Amino acid sequence: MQDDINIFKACSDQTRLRVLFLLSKRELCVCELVAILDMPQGKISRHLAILKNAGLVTDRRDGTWIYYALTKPDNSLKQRLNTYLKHDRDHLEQVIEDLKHLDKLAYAGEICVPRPSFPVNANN
Amino acid sequence: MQDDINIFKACSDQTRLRVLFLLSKRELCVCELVAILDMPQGKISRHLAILKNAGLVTDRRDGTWIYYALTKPDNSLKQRLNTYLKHDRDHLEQVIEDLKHLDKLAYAGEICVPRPSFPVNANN
DNA sequence: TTCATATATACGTATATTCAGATATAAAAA
DNA sequence: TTTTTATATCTGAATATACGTATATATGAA
Repeated sequence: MQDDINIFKACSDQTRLRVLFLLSKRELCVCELVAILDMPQGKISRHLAILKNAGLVTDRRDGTWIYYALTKPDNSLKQRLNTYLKHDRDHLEQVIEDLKHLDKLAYAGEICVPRPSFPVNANN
Repeated sequence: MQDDINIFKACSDQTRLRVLFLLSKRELCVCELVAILDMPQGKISRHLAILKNAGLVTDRRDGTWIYYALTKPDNSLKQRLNTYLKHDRDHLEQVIEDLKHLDKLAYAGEICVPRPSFPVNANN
């Protein structure tokens, strides 16, 4: 039960919910999230740590970059949450805005230092 | 988006989540919740007000009693939340306990002052 | 009206959460 | 090694949340 509460808590913050909606499209590194959400890096990192602690996201390091992605849902609540993210992201004004921003970045590739392995979207 | 955040916030508290799971079975008056959860009445009322404010429950008065019930879900998130409540209530230890307690009360009918219209479960 | 029961709310306090800003760590480049 | 870039974490202040206790309101009965 406490696990579920932690998941609900993790979703109870606008910044974290926006992050989750963005990650429902594809994995993103911290600097991309910082650019899209236009927030201090420390703030994004803190929220990502909370999401990770709740088991909603995982991270993987690729050189200097650390990419965050939604975890594969391993229980009922996470499963339903992911479905919600994919379904409702096209209906919430703020999320639509963020996703537009994400698309622009994906094509320009001007976040951080561009490099060969820079993710050019296998969007979801 | 703020509506969704309020829903997540409402679910982020153990007491409120337990109330939601109980209400997923059938509507309950405050005194029944007080008896099942064994908490001060003021505390239950406060949490019910938060759930109501988030649009997750409605209340109806029947004499002195006020019955709370889950609202009919009018959006994607509430729909998924209700499904979660019905599905996971049989898998969470604490909830299983609470539901056992609810069944006992339902048959004994000894909460508050028993009366003809005392709800003898059309359980869900 | 007065009393008893059911429910809601206000108040003060303790705890938790969030934030900005500063600092620390880690990897890659020079 | 030194520098730069990306990320994580710490600190203190501001805000939000939850709780117990006390009180207020509403209904029905006497």
